[in-house]
Amino acid sequence: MAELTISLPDGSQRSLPRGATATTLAEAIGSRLAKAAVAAVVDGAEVDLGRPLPAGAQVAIITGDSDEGRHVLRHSTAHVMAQAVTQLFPGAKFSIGPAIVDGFYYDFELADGRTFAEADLSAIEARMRDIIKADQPFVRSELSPVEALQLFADQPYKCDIIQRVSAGSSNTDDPAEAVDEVTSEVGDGDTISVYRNTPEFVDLCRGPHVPSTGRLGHFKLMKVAGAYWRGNEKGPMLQRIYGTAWETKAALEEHLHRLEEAEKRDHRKLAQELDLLSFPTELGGGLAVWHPKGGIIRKLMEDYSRERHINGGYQFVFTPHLANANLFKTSGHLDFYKDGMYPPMEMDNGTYYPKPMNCPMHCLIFRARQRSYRELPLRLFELGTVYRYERAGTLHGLMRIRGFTQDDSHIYCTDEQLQDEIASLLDFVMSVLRAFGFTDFTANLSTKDPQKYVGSDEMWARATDALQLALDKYGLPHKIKEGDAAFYGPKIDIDVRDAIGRTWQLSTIQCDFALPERFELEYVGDDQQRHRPIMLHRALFGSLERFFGVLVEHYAGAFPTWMAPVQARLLPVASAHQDYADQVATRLRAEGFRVDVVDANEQLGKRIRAAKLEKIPYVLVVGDDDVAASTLGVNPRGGEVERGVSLESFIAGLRTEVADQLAQ
RNA sequence: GCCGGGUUAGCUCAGUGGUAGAGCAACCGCCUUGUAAGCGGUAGGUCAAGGGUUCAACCCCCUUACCCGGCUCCA
Repeated sequence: MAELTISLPDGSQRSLPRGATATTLAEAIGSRLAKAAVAAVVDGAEVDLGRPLPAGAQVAIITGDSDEGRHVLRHSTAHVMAQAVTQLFPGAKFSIGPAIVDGFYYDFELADGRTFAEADLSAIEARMRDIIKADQPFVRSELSPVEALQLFADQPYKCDIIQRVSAGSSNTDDPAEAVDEVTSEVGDGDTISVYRNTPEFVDLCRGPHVPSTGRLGHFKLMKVAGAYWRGNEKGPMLQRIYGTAWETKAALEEHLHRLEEAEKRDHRKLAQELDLLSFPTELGGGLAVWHPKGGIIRKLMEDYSRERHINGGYQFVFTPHLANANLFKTSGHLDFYKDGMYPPMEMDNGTYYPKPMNCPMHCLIFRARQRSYRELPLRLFELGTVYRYERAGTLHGLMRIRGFTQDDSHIYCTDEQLQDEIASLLDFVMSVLRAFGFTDFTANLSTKDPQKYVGSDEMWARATDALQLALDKYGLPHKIKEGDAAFYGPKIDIDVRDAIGRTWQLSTIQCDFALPERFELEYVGDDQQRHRPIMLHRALFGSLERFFGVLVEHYAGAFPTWMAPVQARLLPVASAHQDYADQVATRLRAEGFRVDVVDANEQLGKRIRAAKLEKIPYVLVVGDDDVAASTLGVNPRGGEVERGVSLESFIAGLRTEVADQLAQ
C-alpha cells in the first residue's frame, strides 16, 4: 500500500497510508491524543484535522489544552452560537465571531432592531447544547469571492467582509488592524473559505475548526453588549454576546472561579466594605471622596512618595487647579487635548480651564527666572490634582475617573544628561513600585509616529536610544510599539502584574521636545550660550486614585501592615481588662502604630469576626492571664493564634515587619 | 457619546397598580465573654429626581442624574 512519511515535532518520522489525515496520525500515536486533538499544524499552518496530509510534511497535533487548541475550541463554539442565534432569532444577521482571551464573542444584528436581553442567553445556550449533541460536522469548502457573495447574499456584513478581503489589503484605506480583523475571519487571497455545519448554516471562516460540534461543550455565555460594526463609532451598533469555552469541565470551572475571585477583589466593592472611599451621586460622575480609612492609606502613600522624592533630588512645587486659557494655548492643550478638558469658565476678562495636566505650570516655574546649566537636571515634583473630561460611559471606579492626583514630575535636563537621567529614573521608578508589593514588571517603548511628530529626527533617535538603553541596562523585558509615541516624544510605559496575574499600566516616562519649544524654555550653558532643555514627564503611581485602586485589588483589601488603616485591634476579653487594653493601646500608639480598642460590650467571637472582616493585620486579645503577665494573645491575619506574647516582643516584631516591608 | 441592564433602610437584597419587608449594621437594655456571628428591644425609607397615564404609581410611560457590563475613546 502506498505510504507517505511525515515528521513530528520531536524530529521523529512516521509512515502513514496515502490520504491519511491528522486524525489518522493522532490515532496512530495514541487514543488519548486522538481524543484531545482539535486541529493540526502542517508545515507551519493551522489546518483541520480532517485535511489530507501532504507527503514529507511537518505535522504537529494541536490539543485542546494548549493556547492554540483553546483558540480553536472557542472559535468553533462561536460558530455554534451563531447557528443557535440564527435558529432562535429568524432574520438575524451575523458579522464577526472571533476567539478572544479566555473566550469568544459573536456580533449580530437582529431583525427589526431587536436586542438581546440577558434572559435570552439561557435559551441560546440550550440550543447550542442541542447543536453540540447533534454532533454536526464542520465541513470546509473554498469558494471564489463571487460564489461567496452569492452564498451570503442575505448577510450584508458577511458580504462586506468578502468584498474587503477580495479587494485585498493593498488598496484599502483602512488601518492595518481592521484588515487583520477580517482576514482572521476568512483567510486571505483569492479564495474564501467557509465552514458548513448544516444545510442551513454556513459561516465564513479561515479555520481551522474541530471536526464536529460534538467535540465542544464546556462553555458558558457570559454577557451581552453593544458593539460597533468594525469598531466604528459612526457605524451601526451590533449586539454582541460574549462567551467562554474550555477544553474540560474542570478548566471551565476553574475559569469561572477565577472570575469570582477577581470580583471579590473589585476595588469598588472593597472600598465600600472597608469604608475606604465612595462616589456619592450628589458629587457627580467620576469623582470620589476619601473616607478616613482610605484617607490614611493615601496619606501613607503620599508620605512615602514625598520621602523618596526628597531623597531622589526632587524639588517640591505647588500649582493651582485652574489656569487661564492662554496657558493652554501656549502649551498646545487647547489644540491637541481640548476634548479631554473640562469646559471653560468665563470670568472677568478671561477664560479659565481646570487643568488636565500639570506640565504647563511647571514650565512656568522653570521660566520664572533665567536658568543655568548648573541647576540641571531640575526635577520639579508635585502631587498635582487634575481634571479630565472622560466620556460618561468610560468611567470605572477609581480606574477611570474625572478628578485625580498625579505624582507628577517634570525634569528639565540637557541633551548630555538625558541618558543618565533616564537610567536613574528607571531605577527610581522600579524601586518605588517594589515597595508597594509589585515584583513582576514589563515595559513598552513607544517610538515615533512618522506621520505626526515634532522635533528633529536626530533628537528622536537620541531619546529613543536613551530609553532603550535604560531598559536594557535595567534588564526590564519590553516590547517596542512602533509609531505609538505621542507627537512630542518617545516614552516608556511600565506594566505591573498583580497578585492574580492581571497587568496594569502604571508608570510612564515620556520625553518631550515640544513643550520646551512652545514655552521657549532656555538655560545658559557653560559656553555662555542659551540652550533649550529637554523635558521629561514622569509619573510613578500615575494617578494616586488609580494606583490605590490597583493596590486594593492586588492585596484584596488586606493591606500590608505598613499601610493598613488599623494595624492592630485590642479586644479586652471582659470589661475588667479594659484598662489594661487601653494601656497597651497607648503604648503601641506611642511607638507610632495605628491601634484601636473595642470594648467588651459584644462577645469576643463577634468582635474577632468583625476585625477579621476588616482585614486588620493583628487582633490582640487580652484577658486575666495577660493582665497578670503583661502579655497579649496575638491573632495575626492569615496566621496562628499565639497566647502569652510579651508586649515588648510584639512591638519589636511589628517594628521589624514594617521596616522590612518598606526596605526595598 | 453609543448599546443593554440597573437604582427600594447605612449595607446586601425581597416585594405588589391600592403609599413597603428581611438579614446585617446602628442605637438602647441584658449578658462580661479567651480567638470568626449571645439574647431582647428601638429607630431607620418622598421606593434616585422630575414629569405623564390612572380614581389610585414604588410598580406602566417619558426625561434627567448616577451605577453596572460592553463598544468607542484614553494626544
